[in-house]
Amino acid sequence: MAGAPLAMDTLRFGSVEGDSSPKPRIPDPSAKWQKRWEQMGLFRAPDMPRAGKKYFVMPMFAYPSGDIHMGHFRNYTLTDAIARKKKMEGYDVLHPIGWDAFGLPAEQAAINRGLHPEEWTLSNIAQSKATLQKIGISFDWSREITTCLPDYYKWTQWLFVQFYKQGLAYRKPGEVNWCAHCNTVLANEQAAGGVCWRCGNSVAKKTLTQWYFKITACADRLLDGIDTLNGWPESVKTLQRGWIGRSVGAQIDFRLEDGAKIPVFTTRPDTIYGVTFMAISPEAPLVKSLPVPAARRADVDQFLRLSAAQSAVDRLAQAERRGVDTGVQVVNPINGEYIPLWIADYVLAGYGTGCLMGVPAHDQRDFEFAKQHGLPIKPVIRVGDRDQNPDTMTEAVPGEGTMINSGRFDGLVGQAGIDAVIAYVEKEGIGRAQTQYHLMDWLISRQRYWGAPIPMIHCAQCGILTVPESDLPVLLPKGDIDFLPKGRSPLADVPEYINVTCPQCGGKAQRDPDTMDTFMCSSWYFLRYLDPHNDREPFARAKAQAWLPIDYYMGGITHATGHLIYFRFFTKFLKDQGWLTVDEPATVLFNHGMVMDSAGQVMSKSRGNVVSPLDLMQAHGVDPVRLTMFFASPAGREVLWSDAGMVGIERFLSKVDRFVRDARTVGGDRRFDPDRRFDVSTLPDVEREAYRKLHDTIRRCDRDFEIMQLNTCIAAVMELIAVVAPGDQLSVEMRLVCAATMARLLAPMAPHLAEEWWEILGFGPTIFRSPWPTVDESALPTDTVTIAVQINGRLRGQVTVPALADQSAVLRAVESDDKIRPHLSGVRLKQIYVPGRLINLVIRPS
RNA sequence: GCCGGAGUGGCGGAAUGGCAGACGCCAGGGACUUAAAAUCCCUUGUCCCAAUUGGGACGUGCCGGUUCGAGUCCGGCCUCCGGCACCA
Repeated sequence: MAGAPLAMDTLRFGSVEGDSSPKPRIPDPSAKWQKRWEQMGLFRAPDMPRAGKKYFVMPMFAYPSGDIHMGHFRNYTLTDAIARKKKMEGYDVLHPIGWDAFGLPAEQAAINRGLHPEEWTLSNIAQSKATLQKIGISFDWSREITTCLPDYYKWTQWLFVQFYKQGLAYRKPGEVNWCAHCNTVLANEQAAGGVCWRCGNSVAKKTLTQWYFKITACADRLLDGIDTLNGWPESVKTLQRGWIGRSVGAQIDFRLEDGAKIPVFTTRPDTIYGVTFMAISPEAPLVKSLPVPAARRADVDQFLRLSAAQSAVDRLAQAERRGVDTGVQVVNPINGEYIPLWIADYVLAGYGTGCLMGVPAHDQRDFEFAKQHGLPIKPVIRVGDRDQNPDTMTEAVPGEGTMINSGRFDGLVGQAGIDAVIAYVEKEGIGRAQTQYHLMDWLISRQRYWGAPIPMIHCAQCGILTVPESDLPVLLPKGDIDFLPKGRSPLADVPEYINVTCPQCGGKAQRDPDTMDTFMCSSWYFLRYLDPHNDREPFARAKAQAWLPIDYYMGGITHATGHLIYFRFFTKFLKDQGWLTVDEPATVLFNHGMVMDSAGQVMSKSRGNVVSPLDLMQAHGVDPVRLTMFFASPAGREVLWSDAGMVGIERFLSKVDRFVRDARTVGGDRRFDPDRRFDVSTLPDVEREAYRKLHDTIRRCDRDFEIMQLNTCIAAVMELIAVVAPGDQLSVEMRLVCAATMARLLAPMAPHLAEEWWEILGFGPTIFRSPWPTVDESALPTDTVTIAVQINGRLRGQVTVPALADQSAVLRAVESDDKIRPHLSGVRLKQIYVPGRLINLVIRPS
């Protein structure tokens, strides 16, 4: 497919004017070192790490839809830098990678190009893997996993069975997105805006019986657990809280005249005396069985037809609150009042019970509906002095207040009123406290070929059975399969796959024809990394206990409410089953920013602004590209990629390169301690400044890694090289120590060049087994400091004083400074002294 | 509409409430060179005065506030990006 166009690459070298030096500014030793690392197994993590010395850092794995792009490049070089630094700090580092290899695009490629999805996927993986290896990412490739291969999806299926056995996987009829033109089910994101992503036709709802995971059973734990995730960004936690959407309230049973119950969910039981109508969703199942009087039948049916034809977007966009009176009366159980039952399209079928009690006085939507359809408004909560006259009020009055017009409950305030009503309905048996969630059970079946088969068997005699664990994996059939979507799984039309013998009665039975959502595969991949070749169990408990939790999980924020909830859910489930000892999978989550083009546009093939990491590395060398990416912006923010940024980095690296080689040259073959401490009090001025700068740089790099601000980390080393180069003023020993330290500070980010420098300086076999430099605290304090002098908060000059000078000494220096003295006339009201930094004199001019 | 994040020179971006613009790019000037490339050095927020060395005013999206001192904290807006979107 997209092989590297070698002939073209030559043109990228040198100047545009036809200069003929086809070389990067600095030689690229990446191939040499990648080979050595491989030979010495440098990045192979131990099976069991030393206690207290483990570090599990993990980027989100890749969907292999093509080759590695700049976004991947950034993601993986970031975890690479962390992994390498931790290794130098002496940790047992686990830095794994894998492939999220099932999914729709492979099937689409199969249809378009006549390739088998597996062929397409595996060839993409091979290409991407080669690119990652060229970038020199320190992955432990012996742990590589591919979710579409049987040795992985066997355990995805096994997990399905475990969920099923615990009653957490179940089947029910549900609505799915359906495109009648393409004759297929669509994923939610493929039906964005209610329109099919391929043909543009509007998407309809279709009811199919599907497999669901009961993630709602974990809703409270998933929500409350968020509070323990101190290392996660607030933004992700906020998104997850909203997604889970817990509402506390009550379910209250209204009744039809014939006695049939119509339960509603409300967060405001204290407004129940203000109910003036009941509204039910056009899609609520109950609608079909309502005893609609003959006179209303035609109107009701017409409204239902109208609603069914309308897309969700249109419905949301419309200004009116549409509805139809069913003619059915409902009894309010708290006071026996009769109220009309309406069908209203602002009521969601999927939330609560699909009906609600209409309280126009205290809910804006109900208010608008009542106004539009001439329904009465009855205030039952007094909130401050808000207008509550039904004839004049222009909006609902929400919020807490005092109950009025509410019989025995009058006078109760806020939560007390809510509690009292709930207690009453529970006592009377007409309702109960209830908590409702926005989160819904997770629909995991897909009518697709390219996924892990659902390991279930349908037998006419025995019902639904799990495939015996000894028969796993249920392999995807390979032969001649028609992938064209027909609205049901392609597997349903493969007789040799679908027909099986019932494991219980031995009679004829059918496999489940569906495959699983790929989020199933990605919910547990971090566990398989720990024990990737285990063929007896998904992973060994002891290994999980030793390695978990993930210390650093890096990925884009796009997965905040999908993957990142599912993998927390799996973790909780597996803990309950005794497989894990942790409650949460990852202590730190970091969201890196996206990579855009220099104009701030997303890179995409259709825009034609895609930059290839391979081309860049070919033209400039691997490490310059890595460093340019780091230098462009802090890791958490988006990067505006521009080749122009390469120049500065290449100059910088050449400078370091020259410094190291010169140091070696003047040093002959002298051996030296790269962490040698110098006594600053005995050093000549130039040397002392260099030594201080060196250790100040180490301090800054530590801090910058802590907050993943590698741009300032690189800037710090740039400042250092500016101070120490060319070096002739420094002793040979100092030059060597500076060179060795710089190599190590840059090693996590520019690993190949750093290795080369380390070798030139006479060390080996690898810089990554040498200790990360530590700060010599005695080097940092300086003899004199420059104090900024402010008068009335405005900068008026600077004085240089001994570092240990007290306030009065600083003041004397200020008063004797010719430039500052003119500003000092007046009455001194106040002085603020920040030791070592600044003095501010507050003066009223005389 | 609600919830996040961001807004600083020509550009990417620095700055525990304490000298705004580190570091780099671009631009301009100079050195080296027959010349160019490469390399090195200097200048580089805006405006005003001095017209040399200096000095001053303004300046971190806008308006207020707290503080001796605010890019940073507080209140109220504006714009951009992302997410959720009738959740009873």
